[in-house]
Amino acid sequence: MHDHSVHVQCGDCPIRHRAVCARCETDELSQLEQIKYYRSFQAGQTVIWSGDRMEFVGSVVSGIASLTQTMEDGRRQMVGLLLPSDFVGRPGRPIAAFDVTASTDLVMCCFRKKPFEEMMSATPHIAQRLLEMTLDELDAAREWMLLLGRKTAREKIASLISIIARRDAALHARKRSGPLAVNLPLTREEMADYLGLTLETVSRQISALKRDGVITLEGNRNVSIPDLDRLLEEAGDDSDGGMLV
Amino acid sequence: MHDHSVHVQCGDCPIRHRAVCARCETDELSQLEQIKYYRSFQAGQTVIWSGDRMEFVGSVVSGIASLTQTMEDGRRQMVGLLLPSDFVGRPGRPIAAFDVTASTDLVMCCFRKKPFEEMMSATPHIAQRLLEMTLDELDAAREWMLLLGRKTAREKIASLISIIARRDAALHARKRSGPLAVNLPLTREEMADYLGLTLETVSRQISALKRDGVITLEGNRNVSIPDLDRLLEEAGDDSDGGMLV
DNA sequence: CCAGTCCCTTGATCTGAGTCAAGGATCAAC
DNA sequence: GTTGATCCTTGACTCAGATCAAGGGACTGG
Repeated sequence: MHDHSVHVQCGDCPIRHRAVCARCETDELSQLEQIKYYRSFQAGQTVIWSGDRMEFVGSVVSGIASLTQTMEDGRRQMVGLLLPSDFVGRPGRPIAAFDVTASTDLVMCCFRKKPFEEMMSATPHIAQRLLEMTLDELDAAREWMLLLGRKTAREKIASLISIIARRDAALHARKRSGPLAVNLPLTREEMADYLGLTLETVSRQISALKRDGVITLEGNRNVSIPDLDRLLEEAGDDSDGGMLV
Repeated sequence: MHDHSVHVQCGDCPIRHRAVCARCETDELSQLEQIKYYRSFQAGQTVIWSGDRMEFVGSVVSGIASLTQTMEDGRRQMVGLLLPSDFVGRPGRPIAAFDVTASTDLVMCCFRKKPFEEMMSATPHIAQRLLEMTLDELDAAREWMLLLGRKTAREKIASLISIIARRDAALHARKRSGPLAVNLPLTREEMADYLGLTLETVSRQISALKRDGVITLEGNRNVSIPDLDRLLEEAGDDSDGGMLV
């Protein structure tokens, strides 16, 4: 089996880039091409409500979406943060299990569920690529569980900043020189929902990290990280910073 | 695509039962048969250490295994609870990301990784079945994240008991009559690691649920549930009790 | 029978994060 | 410029769950 994760620079839709490989039949590309379509959402808009019928699967092209779960009394927990190239939806299940919300303005590349599923059973590479992506998400969810269950508020904040910095770097293949600059794409409340905290605690802990020189703030959303190792230490992660070998 | 989750009653190995379907070629069965082998572990024994080379993938035949993550200072979080028929290991990655420990005496059905991966790329149904199982695990992980991030200690305990009761029922296809009896297969400390609590808090909350008549205890490990709806209410779950439509 | 080990329970106290409350900064609309 | 909305910060106080500590079964091996 050759490497299916090779990116195909043939447009702006991550499904094509990531789920289908240039070295497999190009038919797959044109077939996917035929059934795809785009949807745009404004920041704050809901993409799907939990319990709704799921008519499509798709992936994030630009912007950020969040997967959240809400209890009857309003307590909310984010359970997925979807950045560009992340996949949304579950082939095989008709009903959405979580709310999907646009955290920023969002563009998604969608496929109607039925034809996508048909394609999936016809072309094994799609299932294999999807399996790989799902296993990555599961690993991320498990790191997240350690964070939620065992980390202190300060460690949670440091972890979130380093997670965003890492995904940012992976996305932009950024040069590592000088203090890392990261834009936090979430409000304090969304961060709180991500971390299992209240927004007040998030605010306090960000202030504390700033006071202690671990980070610098320009405005509310732009963080610079003078010393990444220091931040990772504060996050309580193993030294590899979650980079799996 | 026909339903691959049909169980084939042809032995005691869940991979054969669940990853391969009777209506697909029987060749798959015999091929898997050739490369499988069994491993047994005593309660408390470690199956794999995080960071170790993974030589195999496999599934739990009997007993319970747990996936855990430990921080340098010893804080521990369980991130997976593996009951019979659950899959362990990740095709495509050579290094284990989490500790796997036998919580009870354990038998696993294993496949050496290399031949399993070869089979997987040759027979698409395996990847498709594995994708289905992984998506289920991801959903479970996301429910678990809500528990860790937002539930109170009492809700966590009630949730754990109802999760075990549900999986128990699914496994034994038990008749639902009279008060449900469930055996807790975990020590108080393991429950604490599952729930992101301390063992003292686990003990106190179990006592409280007992005092309030939500559960009855015989010994430390045997719980009966006189009223399942009451328990689910205490768990703070939506009324469906996590049963996805 | 006793000693040692696990595993569990319960009490007393402490503390990190939640809650409640007030106010500041930024931005858009009028 | 004023009004209102949204988002963020900070302070004072509270409380759920952690920590520290003691002791109670149940089982094993001598």
